[in-house]
Amino acid sequence: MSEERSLNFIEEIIEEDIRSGKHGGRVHTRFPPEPNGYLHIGHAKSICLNFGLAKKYNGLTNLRFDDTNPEKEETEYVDSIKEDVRWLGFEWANELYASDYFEQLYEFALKLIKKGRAYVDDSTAEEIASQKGTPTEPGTPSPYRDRSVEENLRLFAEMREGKYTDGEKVLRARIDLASPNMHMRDPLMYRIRHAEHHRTGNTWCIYPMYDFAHGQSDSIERITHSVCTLEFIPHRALYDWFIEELEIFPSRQYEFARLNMTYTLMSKRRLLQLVNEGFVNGWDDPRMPTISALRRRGYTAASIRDFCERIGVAKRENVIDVSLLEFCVREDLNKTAWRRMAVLDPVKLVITNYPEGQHELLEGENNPEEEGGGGSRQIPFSKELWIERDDFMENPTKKYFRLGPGLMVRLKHAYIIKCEDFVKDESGNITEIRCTYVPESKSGSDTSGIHVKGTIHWVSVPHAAKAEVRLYDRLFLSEEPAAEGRDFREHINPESLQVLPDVYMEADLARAEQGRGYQFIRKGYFTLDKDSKPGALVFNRTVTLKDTWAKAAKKG
RNA sequence: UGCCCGAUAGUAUAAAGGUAGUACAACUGAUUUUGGUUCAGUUUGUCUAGGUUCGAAUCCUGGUCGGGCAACCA
Repeated sequence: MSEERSLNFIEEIIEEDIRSGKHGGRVHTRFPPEPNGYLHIGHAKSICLNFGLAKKYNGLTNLRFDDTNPEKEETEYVDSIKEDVRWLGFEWANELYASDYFEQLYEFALKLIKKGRAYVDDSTAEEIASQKGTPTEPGTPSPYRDRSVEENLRLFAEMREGKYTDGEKVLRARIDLASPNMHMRDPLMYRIRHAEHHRTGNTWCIYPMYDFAHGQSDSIERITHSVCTLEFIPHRALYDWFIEELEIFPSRQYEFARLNMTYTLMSKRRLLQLVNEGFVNGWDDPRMPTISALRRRGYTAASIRDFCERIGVAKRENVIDVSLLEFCVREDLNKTAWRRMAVLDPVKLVITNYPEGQHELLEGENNPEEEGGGGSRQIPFSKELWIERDDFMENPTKKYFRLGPGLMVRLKHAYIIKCEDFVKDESGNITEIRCTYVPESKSGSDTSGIHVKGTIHWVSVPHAAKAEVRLYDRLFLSEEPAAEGRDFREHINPESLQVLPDVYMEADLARAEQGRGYQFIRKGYFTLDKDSKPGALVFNRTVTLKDTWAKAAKKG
């Protein structure tokens, strides 16, 4: 069937399950975010995995919000999560919430109490912690561990009724205080929280813990393959224990290694810190690794899906080189982005032998990668142009292919020019470059016979549109800003955002559409920012072009 | 010190006892009206010690190294 013979370990498990007829060959996964923050590229890996698995094996995927902690969860996050999953190109079978199951979960708890498998504990958090023992020493029983079923039933009902304050009592599973797996030492099932929940409001004052909600939710939804990250491995024994004791649908949990990426952070807690402490301007600041930030920056959904495909799925801890993500977006944008010219750091160039007041329209294809150039646009040309300041060198080095005194270069889509002279101000800055052009070298009908090594981009001075351009670089200077013993705040790149307020570009760009990628020739991929307004254009740089010249120049 | 997971080029990921391959990165060169793209090529790898086997990255045993686990978070 599958041509690409190599499967990841989860696909192998699923194919084996299908072969053996488990669940009648049915595959049903879920993506279970907690709505307490925005989704990041690490979640994209999980989304692509869960939805991708279901798609590949003709199954379904639920979107389930794991909302069992009313103090951290908000509707704003629910909305952003839905938007991000959709944008990535996935369709969920059902939109569900763990809070939908609160009543059912309560019934499950009752069942365990009646079986003598759960008890109400009056111990404080500190007492319970010390009762757990240590990895090498067994725990000790709580003095309340052997309450009667009747008493437990009454107390638990009273907990629900609101008779107790936060922390006064908890419901615990009665398992094994000597288990080498700490999670099996009578874990908490319910705690009291007199807090308003984003969906259930004040209906409840007791809330189930993750371990007493997640597996049961999977089971209620008849999830066949519950895929999560490595840190939940020790929870699996508990996951299975509850399912067995409750005698409910046997969902199974499988764990893979979460995504880590160089030069960024991947923990919601730290990302929240970046937002709250003002290191970035919100969750969708284009320097963030969140899906919303990547989208705003100009990353395409296709490129993120491709990235998730390429990084693979395994159990080994990994740190992916961010250059792979950049490669993926360049590869996608190279095929789809319209080429335009924009001069980021302008210096004036005057063509002395071009008639004053004359201008003409030249043609430039939208995308040379597309068949037939993907259509074209007209580019106004005139006597005065803006060119890039670093496309001129007063004393050019031997391998410099651009402009310098006496040197010739091609103006993209236009003519070959020769630098005759240049003007400097008192402080030695070049203020104007004076050239002559070769009339018979016009792009497309060049009869000059002249061959030049370099081609530069330009914008006609009287026709230029002006825009603000935001250049983004990695947020951190260190490959692993959150590595052990580090305060990531000390590794922030002070130059991660560079704002260019006055960039000249082709007037055509005034009609740029949001969500579309543009390649500013020789400069990189850009996209219109949401801050942009007619007459006050704002572009974000998605990623630079690969620049082997800059690399070579840096080396000397 | 208990339990659990893992270990293949710089980074990831394949090879289900039979030629260690692929991608990114790096480096050469060719092409190019983007120092982009494309194309061709190069460099670099099975943690370790034993064992089983005609044959081990793969199976077994010991070790080493890395990570996780003792929240009324998920």
